[in-house]
Amino acid sequence: MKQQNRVAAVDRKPTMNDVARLAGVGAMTVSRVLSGTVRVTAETRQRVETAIKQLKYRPNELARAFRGQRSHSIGLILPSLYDPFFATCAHAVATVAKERGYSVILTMSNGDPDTEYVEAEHMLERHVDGLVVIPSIFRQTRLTRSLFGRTPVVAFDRPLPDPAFDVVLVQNTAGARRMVEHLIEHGHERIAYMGLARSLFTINARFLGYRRAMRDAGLKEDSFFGCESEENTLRLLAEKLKGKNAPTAILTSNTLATRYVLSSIAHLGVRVPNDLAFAGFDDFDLADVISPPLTVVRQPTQEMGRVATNLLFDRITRGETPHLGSRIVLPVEIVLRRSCGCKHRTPVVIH
Amino acid sequence: MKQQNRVAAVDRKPTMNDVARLAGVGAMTVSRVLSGTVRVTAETRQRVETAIKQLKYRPNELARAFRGQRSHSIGLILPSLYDPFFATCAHAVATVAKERGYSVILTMSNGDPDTEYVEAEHMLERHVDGLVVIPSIFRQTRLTRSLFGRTPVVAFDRPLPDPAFDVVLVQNTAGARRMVEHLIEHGHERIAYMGLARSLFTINARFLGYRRAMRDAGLKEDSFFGCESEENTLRLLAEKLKGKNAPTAILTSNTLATRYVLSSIAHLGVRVPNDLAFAGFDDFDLADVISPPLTVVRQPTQEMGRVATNLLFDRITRGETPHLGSRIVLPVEIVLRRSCGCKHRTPVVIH
DNA sequence: GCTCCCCATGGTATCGATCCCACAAAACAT
DNA sequence: ATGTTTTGTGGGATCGATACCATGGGGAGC
Repeated sequence: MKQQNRVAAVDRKPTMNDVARLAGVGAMTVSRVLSGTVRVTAETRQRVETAIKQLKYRPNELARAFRGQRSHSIGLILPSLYDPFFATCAHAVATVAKERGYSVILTMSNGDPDTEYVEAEHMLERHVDGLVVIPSIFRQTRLTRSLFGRTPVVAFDRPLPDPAFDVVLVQNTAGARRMVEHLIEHGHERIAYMGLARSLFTINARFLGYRRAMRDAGLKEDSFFGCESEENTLRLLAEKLKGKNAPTAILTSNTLATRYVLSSIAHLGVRVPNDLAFAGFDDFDLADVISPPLTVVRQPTQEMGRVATNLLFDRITRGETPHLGSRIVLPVEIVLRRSCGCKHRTPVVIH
Repeated sequence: MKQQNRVAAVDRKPTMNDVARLAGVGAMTVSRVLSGTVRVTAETRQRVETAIKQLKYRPNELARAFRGQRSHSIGLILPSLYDPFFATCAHAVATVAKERGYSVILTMSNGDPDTEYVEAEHMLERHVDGLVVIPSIFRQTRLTRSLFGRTPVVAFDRPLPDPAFDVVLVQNTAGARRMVEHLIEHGHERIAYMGLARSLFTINARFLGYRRAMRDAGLKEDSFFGCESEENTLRLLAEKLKGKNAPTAILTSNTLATRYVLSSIAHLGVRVPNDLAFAGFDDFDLADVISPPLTVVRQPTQEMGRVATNLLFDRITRGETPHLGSRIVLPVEIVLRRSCGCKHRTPVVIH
């Protein structure tokens, strides 16, 4: 008998029944000791705990999740982890989940609607208790509320077409608008917008902020949507800077555009902010180290991830999936460094 | 009956038995159609597939994993996703896992050995089929081979003390050494090393490469280990540059140190590479955009993640956990841009 | 035409933990 | 002293999919 036990301990993982047998109690008692929800005699608890240690017993979360219809895990779908912005979001999500004792199942859509759909299905097969998603493309995503049944889903950074989803966003439009207004305050009148194609919600929203600020100020709009590659950006910028009416200031749509524009600026030997003022959307790690330090719209990246995940846990614990989702929009900050023409020695932050 | 079915479809997720009943077959047949391992009549398969579609049936991966003793998931433990280097690693791991049809359970240790240990235990409770880990601190980690039983574990970027673990690393020492040699080729004799405390394996290995290169060249070592904060770095650098024997070139230990050193250099108004040549360890996204473009040792970050994960899947599918783990060391590249004093218009890569 | 075998399919037990119910003993009330 | 409640504990069914074994029908071979 003893030997059998030893063999069992080596060959397969010990189960609750093994513990119960060794402690001389029923399996239910072991379960109760573990969950701690029901009173158990001090002596019995002691015996069970000794047996657990002796066998190095570890509860099988798989069995527990299966039986309890609760996986204690949430899914996280995002386009990529290669982009530090998304990675920061993921960090926040994982941190909140850990605080709640939940696991995070991670997967990437590469921004592709079909991949996104397939991965969402995988998540459902794994019976995640909820899902946090940075959706792919607004017009093309195949994620609908009905796909998920009762499983709560929170979208963040970008919305989903179906208004039944909860969504957490930042003030893309207002942020871009405020940034342009600041450039105007510096006396600029020919302000160009350089960004990616407008198919992404955030990119488009930022462009709209630019457009409104320009219109409201009675200025002529001057926008490029081709910053998908370094060559393209360089060509566009070189061409535009040649003309009589060359822009005196530039706003970019995101860090990728910022990167390409910065690189082009270096190639062309343009001096910032003297020849050309610069403002970017989305802060990044080296923005205040490079010279000149970059003026940017800063998104509350981590907070967005935290808020989205907390909202998800609200839905999970309350067990409700409302017909109309919440829409939370977080404020952005304008971080004034030097590329816009400001002279501060240290950054000034406008809320 | 029909109504019962409809109610069932709404109230709870349809099970394999529901499908079997609707298709007029046994549950096993449905299972066989799904797994596709055993022959099933075309007509039966058709009926089952129709029923699956009609009920919108989705297999319960939780039950499957539980029954099959295989969770089809791997765990990923790393210090943080806030660092783009780790995020890139995670991207690679998740990509390989997806190719194999596996899920990734993600968790962060924050570089804390105790958190790391607890999270490893959670992974085991979840019965992951294997684990990929970027360990916390070599001397303090509590991860031992015996903790994991038969579950394969691959460490990467940093090793674990227990040689039974598989590990995938990069040539930290050789890379740093080669970089220093390059600076020496530029004619530098007073080359300083600026980095973090040496408790991290990679940081220490890079320092050793620096030390060896200096010794072999008969030069005097000049190293700082206090680049944990911006203020500290600025103070250290300012002090060192004042002296008669101020360094003419600097090598940093990693991107964090690079960041602080760069920032300090900007504060002090030092010109790179004229006043001071610069070389960093670890490439990053903007390294070739800032001016001057940075000369760095480039790690095969994505490949390291891929190799580690593929090795893990080897262990998983073979079902063996050898007494002595593999040790794979990947080559690094020297990317010569302009901060070291090179004049190339475009980067030159040395393998 | 008969036997034998193979193939498609179904029944049943099982994975490990938990929920519901039952039951015994102790504590309390009358 | 007897009935009633409380409390601790155990037994059995169960979650959904799959492995093993059983079985019936049809085709091949003599």
